[in-house]
Amino acid sequence: MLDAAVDAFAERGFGGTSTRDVAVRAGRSPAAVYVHYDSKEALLYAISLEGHMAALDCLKLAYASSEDPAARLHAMVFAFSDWHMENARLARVVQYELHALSKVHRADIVSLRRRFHRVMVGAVRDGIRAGQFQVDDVNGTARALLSLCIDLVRWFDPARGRNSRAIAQLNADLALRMVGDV
Amino acid sequence: MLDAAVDAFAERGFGGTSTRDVAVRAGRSPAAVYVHYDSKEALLYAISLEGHMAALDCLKLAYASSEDPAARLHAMVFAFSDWHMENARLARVVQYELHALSKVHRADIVSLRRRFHRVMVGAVRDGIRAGQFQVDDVNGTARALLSLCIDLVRWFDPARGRNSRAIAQLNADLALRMVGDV
DNA sequence: GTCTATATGTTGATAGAC
DNA sequence: GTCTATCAACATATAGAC
Repeated sequence: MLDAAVDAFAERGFGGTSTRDVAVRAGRSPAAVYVHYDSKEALLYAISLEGHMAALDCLKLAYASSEDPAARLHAMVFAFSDWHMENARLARVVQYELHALSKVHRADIVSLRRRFHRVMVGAVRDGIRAGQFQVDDVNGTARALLSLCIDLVRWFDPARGRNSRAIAQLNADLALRMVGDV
Repeated sequence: MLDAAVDAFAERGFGGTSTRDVAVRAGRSPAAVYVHYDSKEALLYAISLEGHMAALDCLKLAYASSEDPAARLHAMVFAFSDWHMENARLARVVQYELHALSKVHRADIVSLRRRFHRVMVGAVRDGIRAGQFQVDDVNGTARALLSLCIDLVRWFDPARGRNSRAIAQLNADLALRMVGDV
């Protein structure tokens, strides 16, 4: 059911998807949605929460994968780019459907999202402290690094068989240039 | 009426917006929408077409603003970033609601979109030819440069009064690093 | 061109049988 | 938990008066 909703929301947007679309994709009756979820919005919240936690885990894991600032940042941008391509439909819902959440649920998710920024800022600061990165605007640069990864969900289509490894590799290489890695 | 639709689509998405929402925002009756547009989708197409042409003009103008590859690329990324912030709501509809267009209209817009890529590829090649840029993957790098600008529409909110000039400046500076400007 | 009124289908969500 | 059946509200779009 969750999978069906992810597919539908990613394809048509939350507003463009009916609970019937979701149910039909899951091979169930329209009423079956409401056995597990109180509302269409609750379904989106469940997806958004799961997706954000998975993406955050991915980013943190990459952060912890190395002690060297350059290798660390490279790993983070590679992994985060890769996650957005390997989980393209989920990632799209995660990144584009925040507006459809209730006020309370949105606040929850927004606070989760701040952590992505904090982790990336940490990685950039590590490199500056080690004398390896040359960055003036730490917050802005961290934002740009995340943008590079996140924007993949706008156009990347797994069905078109593009080489996601090569794209992740390029993004990671560009990231090191962006921080003035020396 | 177009303005009202841009606001509504940007805020709730195409699927999440009713023609009544649009009409009410424009201070008209629900039927008034159909005097000028055949359908809700035709309204989106008009917005999308106008938005894409304006954005493309902006990018081409910046391309023509300088002969020096570095200054040219800097101007392009600055202008394109700035456009996405100064026209945040329109830009959001332009970038996120392609999926809601009819097959024919979408094909129209997609062919327009290829031009953005071509212009950016041209700018990168100019710098390589002049010996100023060091880039292996021209297509991928051009894609990443556009990503940096486009992803602004996901989070930038004009109402929050952030310094859009500083953000455009940072993006432009990062762009020169990404192409290995020497 | 604008409106009111309305046709016709779809929507989110519920009731109650099995 | 799943279904069928259904409700009340809402959707897109049209008709016809002014």
